[in-house]
Amino acid sequence: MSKEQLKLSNQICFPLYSASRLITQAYKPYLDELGVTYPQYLVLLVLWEEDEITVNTIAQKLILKTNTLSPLLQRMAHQELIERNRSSADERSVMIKLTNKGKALEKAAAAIPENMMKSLMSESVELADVMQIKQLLTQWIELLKEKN
Amino acid sequence: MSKEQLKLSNQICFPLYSASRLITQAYKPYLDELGVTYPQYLVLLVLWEEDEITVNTIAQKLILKTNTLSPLLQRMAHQELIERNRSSADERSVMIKLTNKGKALEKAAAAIPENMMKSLMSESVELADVMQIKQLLTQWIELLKEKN
DNA sequence: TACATTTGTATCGTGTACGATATAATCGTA
DNA sequence: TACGATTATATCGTACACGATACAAATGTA
Repeated sequence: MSKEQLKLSNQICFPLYSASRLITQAYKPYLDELGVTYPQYLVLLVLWEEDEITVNTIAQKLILKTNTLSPLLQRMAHQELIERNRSSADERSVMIKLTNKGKALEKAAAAIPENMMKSLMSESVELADVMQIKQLLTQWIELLKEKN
Repeated sequence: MSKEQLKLSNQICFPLYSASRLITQAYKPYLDELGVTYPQYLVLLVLWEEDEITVNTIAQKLILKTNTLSPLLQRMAHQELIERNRSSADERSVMIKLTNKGKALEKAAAAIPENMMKSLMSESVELADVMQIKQLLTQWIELLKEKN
């Protein structure tokens, strides 16, 4: 019984872990053109929706720890995609703001979602499947977020 | 249109990326007891199914590059969970073999899958959902593996 | 208003991931 | 049988990811 459950093929986590890495790899050619990594792209997605937010807000939206974001944002600032400024209202907070260069990348990124969907689809994996995975995972994430 | 698609909530990759990390985190308390990390646990799952295999075979099963596995396996050898020996048949290959300590961990790990399933389930996420995600992701992984 | 507690970031250490590169062993083929 | 191509692994450099810790600013409260 438990012997059977220890088989790799019976683990739910493993497909999740592998699919996540493989899809990140699939993004790479597109993101290389923008000169950003996948986690950096996620930060840009957040900022394109809402600019001038704190490190903490980005961390919450991406479900990442701030100690992961701090060096990542430093690299992005170094690339002049964003600016980092202490908030005057609360000196502990650091406000993240897109530069013109960072804003301009949004146009260049416009085609990525559609291109990715095309290359992620096939006869065996249809749009409806993907939408369902997305919906279930989103519920699951809410559950997992509560647990820590 | 493309503006809408660039919203974080409309990305399929992001739930996958977050769920993967959150579930790895959920494993941590159990794996801490064994003294291994999540990728190291995956290597153990492979070796408990089939012992004495090459680095390359492990890499294929886990869909990882050998340059990721090399240092990981070195750390596991250092912990005396595995032994690394050049194959006599092909001096280029390195055979990975469980030590008695590595074999003994299987018993200690026996309860993990069931415990994890319990803590990953809820009213909003049922076993049937999880099985379906797993099945779809497995198909998807096959597709993604072909593409590189 | 002092002062312990909390909050927001950053730094450090460890462990993945992976592209690029190196190197030795093996294979293919002229 | 030489010798260029391929294969298996390792090393290096860069970038996450996170626990532990540090520290300054803000908050709560006696």
